[in-house]
Amino acid sequence: MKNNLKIARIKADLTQQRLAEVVGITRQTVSLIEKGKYNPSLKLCLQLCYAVNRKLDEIFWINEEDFK
Amino acid sequence: MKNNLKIARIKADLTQQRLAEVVGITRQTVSLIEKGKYNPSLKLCLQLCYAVNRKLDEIFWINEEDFK
DNA sequence: ACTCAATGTAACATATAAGTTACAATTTGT
DNA sequence: ACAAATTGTAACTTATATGTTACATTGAGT
Repeated sequence: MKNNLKIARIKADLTQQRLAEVVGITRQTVSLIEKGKYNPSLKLCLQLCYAVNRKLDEIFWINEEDFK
Repeated sequence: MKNNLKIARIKADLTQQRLAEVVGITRQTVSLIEKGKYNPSLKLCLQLCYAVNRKLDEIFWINEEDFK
């Protein structure tokens, strides 16, 4: 699950810790999502988008091997 | 979790059953997502979009003020 | 009215997202 | 080089998305 969250977060001048607080999750979850190591829920994706002021398609996509 | 999946599915001329088969999930899961009764994973959202030939924001975006 | 395909929903089981705690590694500033 | 902030990640627990089976409801066609 590749994504642009890290870049958008940094542009929004937020640390993982701060983003996690805003969204109400843990820092570890932010880290794992940024690293593409898991598959967040739609609700969480939307909250992350609101926090970094982006839309879903700007942040999240799927690459071919994930479709397999 | 409100969304536009049902409309897009019908425009794509797919039944819930057929869409479920394409995406590799059960008919029941499609039904529950269309009814907004749960919170699908990002990967599933992307697969559903791919199947009905739409983008994430067209099907699953919710404005922050509507997000309760 | 009848039939059949399509859809809505339970109860329960399973897989996995996400939390908790903890510690290591990396980056940044001085 | 050092210290502090930030980030990566592991083991374990908990919450919930999704599957399975089953049955009820709705809608279109005859």
